[in-house]
Parts: sequence; structure tokens; C-alpha cells
Amino acid sequence: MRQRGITGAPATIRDVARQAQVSVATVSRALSSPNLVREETRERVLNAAAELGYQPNRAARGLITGRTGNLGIVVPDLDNPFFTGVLKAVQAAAVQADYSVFVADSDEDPVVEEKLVRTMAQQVDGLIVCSPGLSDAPLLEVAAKSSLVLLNRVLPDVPAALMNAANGIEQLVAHLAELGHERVAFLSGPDTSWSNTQRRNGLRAAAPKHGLTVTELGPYPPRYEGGVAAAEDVLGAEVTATIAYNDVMALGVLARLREEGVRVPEDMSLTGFDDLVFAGLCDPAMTTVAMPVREAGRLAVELLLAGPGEDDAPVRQEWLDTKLVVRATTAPPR
Amino acid sequence: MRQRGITGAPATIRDVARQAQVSVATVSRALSSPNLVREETRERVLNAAAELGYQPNRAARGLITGRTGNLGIVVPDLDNPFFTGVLKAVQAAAVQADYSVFVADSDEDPVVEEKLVRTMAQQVDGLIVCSPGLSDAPLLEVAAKSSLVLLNRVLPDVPAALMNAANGIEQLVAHLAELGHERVAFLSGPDTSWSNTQRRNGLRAAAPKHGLTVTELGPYPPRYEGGVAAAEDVLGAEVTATIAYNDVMALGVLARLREEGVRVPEDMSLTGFDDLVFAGLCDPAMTTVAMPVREAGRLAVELLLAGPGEDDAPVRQEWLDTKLVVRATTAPPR
DNA sequence: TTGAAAGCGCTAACAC
DNA sequence: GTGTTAGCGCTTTCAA
Repeated sequence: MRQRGITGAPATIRDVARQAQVSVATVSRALSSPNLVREETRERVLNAAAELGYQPNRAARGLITGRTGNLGIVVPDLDNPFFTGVLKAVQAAAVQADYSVFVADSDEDPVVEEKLVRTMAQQVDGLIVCSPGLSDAPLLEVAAKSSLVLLNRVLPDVPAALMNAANGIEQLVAHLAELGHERVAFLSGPDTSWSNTQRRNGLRAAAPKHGLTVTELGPYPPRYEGGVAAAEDVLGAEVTATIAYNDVMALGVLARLREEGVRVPEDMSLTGFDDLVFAGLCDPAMTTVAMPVREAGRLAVELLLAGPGEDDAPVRQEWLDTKLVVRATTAPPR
Repeated sequence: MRQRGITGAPATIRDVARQAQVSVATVSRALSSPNLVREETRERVLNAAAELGYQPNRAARGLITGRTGNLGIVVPDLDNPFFTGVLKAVQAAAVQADYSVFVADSDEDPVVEEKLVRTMAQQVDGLIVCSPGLSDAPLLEVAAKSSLVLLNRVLPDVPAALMNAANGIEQLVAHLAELGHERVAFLSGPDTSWSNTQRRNGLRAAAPKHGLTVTELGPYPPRYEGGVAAAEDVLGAEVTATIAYNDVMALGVLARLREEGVRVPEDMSLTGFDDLVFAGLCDPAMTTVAMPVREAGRLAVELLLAGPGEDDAPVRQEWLDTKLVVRATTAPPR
């Protein structure tokens, strides 16, 4: 993949050493610990390296240092903007710290997920796992051997970047109560998902405080079609507002409701979670809870790079706030 | 990142060799070229490896074979579903072939893009580049030294996976003409973008055949805000239909037009490009040209893995068809 | 401040 | 079929 002049073979540290009239050890030092070589020597080495277009071979370096210079991230679905938002932040933070990033997409399949996590763990210095489907045991096992950070999932002694849906939900419930709603539906996502549990529990806790009664429906697939299916159930539920597990699902509900002649928000208020771009672009624009996707990605990388810390330091599981975004799908009930 | 029993150190090929009572060479063979060892021996090795949880060190293997087992992809924006669609397909195809994939996001900055391409080229066996902004010279330079495939961009002697916008445009123009439109606007994306040029030229070629007059407006940033800005110009252009550079931009146009009290499609037909999910979810649902994102990703990996082929074999630059998707933003002019 | 040399874990000749 | 051994390109003792 690299080349030295006409020969076609990439320049190695020996080529640089020869060109600069020094030993390979000196070249290595000039590049990795500049303060260990005389200024003039370093300059000679740097020039030689530049002339030959020398790039240290990362595999060789990794072999000896034990570090790869890579981070990894496993996500369930690259088509979901929520995860690509995290990915974008992760990759930006990684580049900043001179790491490269591997991605793997499990397509929401727990079996594939486990395989990907295991495979990846051995090629990276740290791994970020966003996998609602994977069970605890394999995750804990990998975490014991590798440097791993969980995103939106809590496991004992595993560092994690967490989005605190509870405070967004608190705001959401207050908002609906203030509009005058009393009976709302919650459209559940996958049972196994930590996020779904967190949202459901947050709702259960917040609703009574504001005099709201919650009807839990589902679970439904956390996708557009899931929302379409859920819309049927909503119509039979005698509620004036519907809280969908996420934005994509809410969009499905919106479409189906419209087909049924149910107007949003006049006949039914509707909200989502995530605040994906198109939540602001659909019509009517969606009231939703914004998740700190960017910050979470950045935080995950930070936790990874910070390493385990002192032996007795507590494992870092850090919470990020979420926030209600009021748009046009919520209004007073009729 | 790996571990052997209590010691904490990962098992190496020597540990396996000892455990299986064979030489390291035999272990290596049993794992990489099973047909070179006796069945019984192989089994012993495999058992030992499993017992120790042995995973070959890829850096060491790469050092000697010269191959990394990694592919890379550089995209301008992971927030754009067009690129994550490609990424998703790339990663699926890569895993299939037992490769891992690196991603890098240049944030549409040509300088960053060049740096990423160069850095990545040396850590992978093949690189997929989707970068509208990067100029030809550095790409050709990297292509000369590395195995590189271009996505939606043509450069001499560089393999490429290309989406043939022309046939989607042909259908689009025919559709508009059939509805009775005679004057249409084209909202241009970035001047430097190969895709934009291709779309613009396709339109210039197809329009006369169907009696359409095209007014070219822009360039505008290929984002939502770009569309919002463009909408102003559209209103002054005396056209009955507007063809936006892409879906995201079309969405901006749609929103602004609505604010102005211009109804789509009654007062103005509107189309996009890409057929992103939300093109089907917005209201009214967008008529657009679907790009074969999945197929292109798969093809790019295929081209990479196929390698350069015979010395005199022509470089493969393969075209994929695009297709008009008629939804609700197009109608006869008033 | 520099050089010589010993490996990191693995594969690929080359012998047997 | 299997073992011995020489490196792949680099970092890091240890001496000088």
C-alpha cells in the first residue's frame, strides 16, 4: 500500500536509517521520542523520512507496543441516524486523539452482535458497544479481558456513557399535563432494550406526579412499520396523547393516523424520542425528547482513552441530560 | 485485549504448540492451511487453541503476509443517510469476506479528506473513497500506490462504482413532460461535485428531447438550509416544477415554499435525488430519483477484492442504474 | 547521544 | 506431515 521511489516497495525504517546515516534505533527515537536525540540528528532523520515518504508500519509497531491505535464501535443499525450520530462523534474524537475507528453493524442480530464484539475486541485498544440485543454474560466476559465502554446500557463495573431519558421524560410529562392531557399511551420498543426499559420506567415514575394515566402498548419493532402497526392499537386505547418509543416509530404512527383521518395534534398528540433530523422536518414537526448523541459519542471515547484509572477508582458510568423539544405534534386535547 | 487463564497475557501460537505437543509451524498450518496437516493433528491443535482461547494476532500475521485484513471507507458526512447507506452495505460485504472496515468522516473538508485518505491507505488492503471535495491529483497519487475504488467519481484508470443518474433523469424529465410541464428549475449542488455535474449534464441532455426548458439556479449547499435559500430564487424563476440536487435540499425547498403559501404539488411540482427514507415519509411524500446505494457499496467491495486483475485487463468502472420514484410532490401545472 | 541486538507473534521457506 | 529457522518492521533494553 506504500511505495519507495521506483522500487514499488514501501520505505522501511532501515531505508531511512541508511539515508540519514544513522542507526534504526535513532530513527525510531527521532520519530517517537524526539527529546532523546540531538536536534541536528533529528532533523536529518526527519528530512530523510520525508524524502522517502516513510510511514511507520503500524502493524510492526503494534506488535511490539501491544497497542493498535484503533478503536472500535459496534452498532445495531447504520441506517438509524441515532447510531450514525454517535458514530460521527466517536470518529471525530478518535481522529483527534490519533486513533482510527472500526465500525461493525450487527443488523440487530444478537448472535452476529456477539461475534462482532469478540472479533473486534482483539483488534482494537478499546471498544464501544451499543447493542440493545446482546445479553449480559458475553458482554461481561469481553469487558473482563478488554477495554470496553457501553453506550446506553448499565452493567456492573463496566464504564458507560448514558443518556438520562428520565429528565426528558419528566419534562415531556409536565408538558402534556399542562396541555390538559390525562390519559396517554406508551408505545413500547423491544423488551430487551435497556433504553426501552429506562423510558418506560421513567414514564411510570413521572406520570403519577402529574396526574397522568399511562396505557402501555406493545412491544413493537422500533421502526417505521412498528409505528404503523402500533397506530391501530392506539385508536382503541382511549387516550388523547401517544408517546412512541422513538422518532422513527412515531413517524409510522403519524402516517397511519393520517390515513385513518385522525388529525395530529388536534385529535391526538404524538411524541417521539431521539430528535432525529427528520423529526424537525416532518409535517407537523414532531415534539420529541432530544438525546445527546454527539456528547455521548465524545464521552465514550474519553472513557476509553482515560483507561481503567487507579485500581480503587470507581468505574465511570456517566449520565448525560436529555431535553424536551416542543414542536407541532402536541396540543391540548379536544 | 486477550487473556490466557489466570496470567492475563493472551495466548500465543507457542502456547498452543506446547499444549498440542507440536511445533508452532504445525499450529500455523492447522489454522491457515488445514489440508497440509494430518486430520488427527489438526484436531489436537484446534482443541488446544480452543482451550486456551487462542486468537491469532493480526498485527503479527499482517506483518509477514503484508495484508491487514482491513478495508477502509472515507465519506464526507456520516449524518447524510446516503453515505451511511453505502457504509452499511460496504461493512456487510466486508464482513462476508472476513474483512473489517475502518470509517473516516471528513466533514466535507477537502484538506481533512486528503489527510484521511492518505493515512488510511496505509492501514488497509483497500480503500473506498466517496469524496466530492477532494481534487484529482492526490487521489491519483494514492491510487497509484494503493488499491483504491472511487464511488461516484470517474478518474482515468481508477476502478469505480458509479450510479448512472442519467437514466433516472431521463425518466424524471419524461414524467414532468407528460404531466404538462414546460419550464423547470434545477437547483444545483456544489460545483466541484461529480454527482452534481452528472445530474446537471443529464438534465441538459434530456430536457430538449422532451420539450423542457431548464433554468439552472445555484449552486447551493447540498443541505436543508441550502434548499430554504434556493426556494426564494425558485419563486422568481417562472417555472412550474423544481428539480433539487438532492432530497435533503428538496426538503428545505418544501418547507420554505409552504411558509410562502405556495402549495406543492398544486402550485409547484418538486423533486429530489437519492430517495432517502424520509423522502417517503415527508408530507407530501417526495417524488425523487432512487440511487442504488446498497448495490454500489457491495460493488465497491467487490471491485476492491477482485484486485487489479490481469495486467492488460481494463480497469473496471461499473455503472448502476437509477430509477424514478413517483410520489406526491409532482402533478400537472396549473 | 547513539548503536547493536534482542525480540514482539506470526508465516514461509527449507529440511527431514 | 512435521519441525527448524529466518525473518516481517519496529521498539527497547543495554552498552558504549
